[in-house]
Amino acid sequence: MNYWLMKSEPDVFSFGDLKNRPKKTEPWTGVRNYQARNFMRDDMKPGDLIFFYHSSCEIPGVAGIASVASAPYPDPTQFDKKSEYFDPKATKEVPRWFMVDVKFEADLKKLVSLAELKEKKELSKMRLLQPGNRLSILPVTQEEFDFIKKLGR
DNA sequence: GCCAACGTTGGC
DNA sequence: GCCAACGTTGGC
Repeated sequence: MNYWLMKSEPDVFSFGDLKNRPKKTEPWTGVRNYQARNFMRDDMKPGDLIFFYHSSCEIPGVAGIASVASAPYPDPTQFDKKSEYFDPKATKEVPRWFMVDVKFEADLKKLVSLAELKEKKELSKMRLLQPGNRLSILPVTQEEFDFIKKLGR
């Protein structure tokens, strides 16, 4: 079992939006970064747990817990000329972008803010907190996951 | 709105 | 293959 952190701008799609989906599930379309794609395509397994992270907002931080709800499959938006995520170099025979479905798993009692994460010496090595990191999908260690989960209780 | 970090593109 | 230019991310 692997652990992940996935960023989303809450103005666009929040953890609450995920919870309110009819099946509490959302296809994670639109990732157009190779490293992030590789995490989804190569390393994610159904049942892996995810921190749903709110970015580019008033209080950035971990908003809740989700899980990987599908095997990886080609992101349909890459083939859709009308989509902002359309990729003219991708074909159905050789898709370029892969994704998974993400499902609501559990609420946290409170949002664990980025500021709070930065205060914790236990998390000093966390990838999210390394300078210059902009990846929208990041691996989280089991230790980091358990620690942050407790902060949200 | 600013800016640092860094990925991508394209000319050579 | 190099590297400058450019675009994007995301915290502040």
